[in-house]
Amino acid sequence: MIADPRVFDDEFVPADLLHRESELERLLRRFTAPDDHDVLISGPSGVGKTALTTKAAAQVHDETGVAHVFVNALGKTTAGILRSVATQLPAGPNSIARTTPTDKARRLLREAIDGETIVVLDEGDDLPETDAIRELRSMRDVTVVAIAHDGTSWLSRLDVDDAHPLDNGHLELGRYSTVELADILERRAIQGLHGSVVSRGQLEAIADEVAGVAREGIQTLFAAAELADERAHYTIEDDDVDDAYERARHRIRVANLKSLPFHHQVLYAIVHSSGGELTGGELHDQYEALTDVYRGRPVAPIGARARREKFQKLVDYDLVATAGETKDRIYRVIDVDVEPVVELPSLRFTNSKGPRNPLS
DNA sequence: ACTCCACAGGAAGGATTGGGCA
DNA sequence: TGCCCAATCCTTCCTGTGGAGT
Repeated sequence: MIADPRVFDDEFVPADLLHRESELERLLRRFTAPDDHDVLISGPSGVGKTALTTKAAAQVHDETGVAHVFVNALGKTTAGILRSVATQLPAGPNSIARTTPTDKARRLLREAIDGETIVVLDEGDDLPETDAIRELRSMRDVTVVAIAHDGTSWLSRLDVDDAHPLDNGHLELGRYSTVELADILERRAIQGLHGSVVSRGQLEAIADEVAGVAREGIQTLFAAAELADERAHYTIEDDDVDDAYERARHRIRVANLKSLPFHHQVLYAIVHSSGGELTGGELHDQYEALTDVYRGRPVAPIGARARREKFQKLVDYDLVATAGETKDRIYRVIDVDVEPVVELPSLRFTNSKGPRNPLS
């Protein structure tokens, strides 16, 4: 049933962006305007912010030769962003040390810029708390494209000199309507599935259920096709669609968990192994009893304050939810079927070859 | 109503890491 | 080789919040 699974990848950018034509045109006009080029693209998750920017940057490159660089700004400092941009440029260094002073990172970046360059700062919600926007905007030949969720709040946190031009170039993407997203899914089905195996009604049902979030809709369609295959259905049936939502969400969470560093993995494993729910106090007690997990690791256990910080990331990644305030707060795993990457010693199991090293 | 306690999260600063340079 | 310096990560300290006990 699945002809080309790449069509359902998050990174896949279709030849034409359905229902984003006017936004694409606006973006292209902005990039080729005589003066201000900088842009803020805002909107909820999964509405095509990154795809739109990728498409526009590629098109400008094809037509005018303007270079473009994509940086995931999530969690990066000013210096980290400058380093990341510089190392991605063809004329830039292969790597820049983490401890390189900002001044030098700035100089290396300036030297690496060879003509007009579009710098896209994806996952840029925290950018106003850094100087990255100002630094990049001060550089000749650089066009800044920041991608964030809440544009109004983002602009209000930015320095007024930078906020004004970005406000002028603010492009706000709303969620797709059910019909629009169903159109997009229909296009993906034609490209990625064999024959007409899914009905328009099913596509609209998916679009409605995921509330216009394209990423989730596309993953759900893919999961429905997989389920239909597994169940030896000739076409996608309604029960395949019904069961696909959870598989799609599960898959997104598994990918999120895998992308996180070791401390986060340990914390997730603790909440997961506790039956999926525990208080802050229990969390810290269990963490402190688990020093074995860090044996042979280059990283050492962290303090309670740092643990709280790590936990916020688990929440951001839709892996853990919190309920209640201060001492009543409960940490809960959202999907207990998302298995921890790290096995805790207490969960170590024995097979015929003896105990398995949980961290190997 | 008041005090105590436990926890979350902000701010400041220390320890570590690693490149630059004499 | 050893010192200096800057970035980063983490800890310590502190304040605010809210429930429990008196």
